[in-house]
Amino acid sequence: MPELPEVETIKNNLQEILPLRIKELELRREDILRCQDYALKELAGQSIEEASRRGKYLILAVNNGLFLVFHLGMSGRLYIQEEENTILEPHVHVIIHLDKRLKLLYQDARRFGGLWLLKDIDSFFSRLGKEPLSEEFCPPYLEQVLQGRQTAIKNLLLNQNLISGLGNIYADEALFMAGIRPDRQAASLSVREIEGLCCGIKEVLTKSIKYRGTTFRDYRDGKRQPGEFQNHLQVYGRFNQACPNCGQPLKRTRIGGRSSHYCEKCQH
DNA sequence: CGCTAGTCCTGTCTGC
DNA sequence: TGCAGACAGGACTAGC
Repeated sequence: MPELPEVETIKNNLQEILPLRIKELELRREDILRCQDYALKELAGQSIEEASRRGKYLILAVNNGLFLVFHLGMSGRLYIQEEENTILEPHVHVIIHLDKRLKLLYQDARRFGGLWLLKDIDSFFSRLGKEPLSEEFCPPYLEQVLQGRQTAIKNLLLNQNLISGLGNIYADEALFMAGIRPDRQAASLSVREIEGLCCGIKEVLTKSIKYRGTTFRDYRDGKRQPGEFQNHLQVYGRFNQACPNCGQPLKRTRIGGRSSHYCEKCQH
């Protein structure tokens, strides 16, 4: 499940080899296109100049002002392959044929993800919350976000319109690092706890990027390599295993329809 | 407006 | 061995 660190890793992989010229965008499934502001033909002969990321979205900027925006959903993969490699895996929905004998493939079994062909990305991203690794994401911002909210803190961390890029894995990890139970009422957090949570969010994301993301099953980076942060997770997916802090078996519960992992003793 | 539950989707796992 | 059902969840939407 590609969250911020996974998309950041893919972005870094692609940025290394840009610019690349587009020969043709081959759309193998129409319904993977979520929005189309321009014709596919307009991409032919143009150059992908820059890869960037906003929240969990990966953005490819084309030299004539067009954008390709991918969201990988649950099972999406975006990776580079050599053009002469003709082995076609199942669920490859988009193939972007490039120069330098390369192609960029979008593969997504569950199809929760998609591709947006946009001319204006500012309005597209205007609803997204602040980037958790930016300077403007700070305790006062988090405090403002939590103010008056009755829902569980975990639900707010997953709301992309408030904080962009956190998913189920890193929300659980950040709450563990901050010593806060995922079902705590958001508005009940003290200033000190908010500071700890802000710090925990930044720390877990930074560390995961360093390990090139978390591969539970589906995730692969832009070179089709799995990440390594799954070996450093403290609570996510570790139900009934020992808490790395106190040794007590970790708990699992459901919050907002999502599985949530925490330590009863270390989180309050 | 805030929040919950349902929806989309398919590979993988569990139980009979 | 095979099949049915549960489960995973990001983002959106309907409804209370």
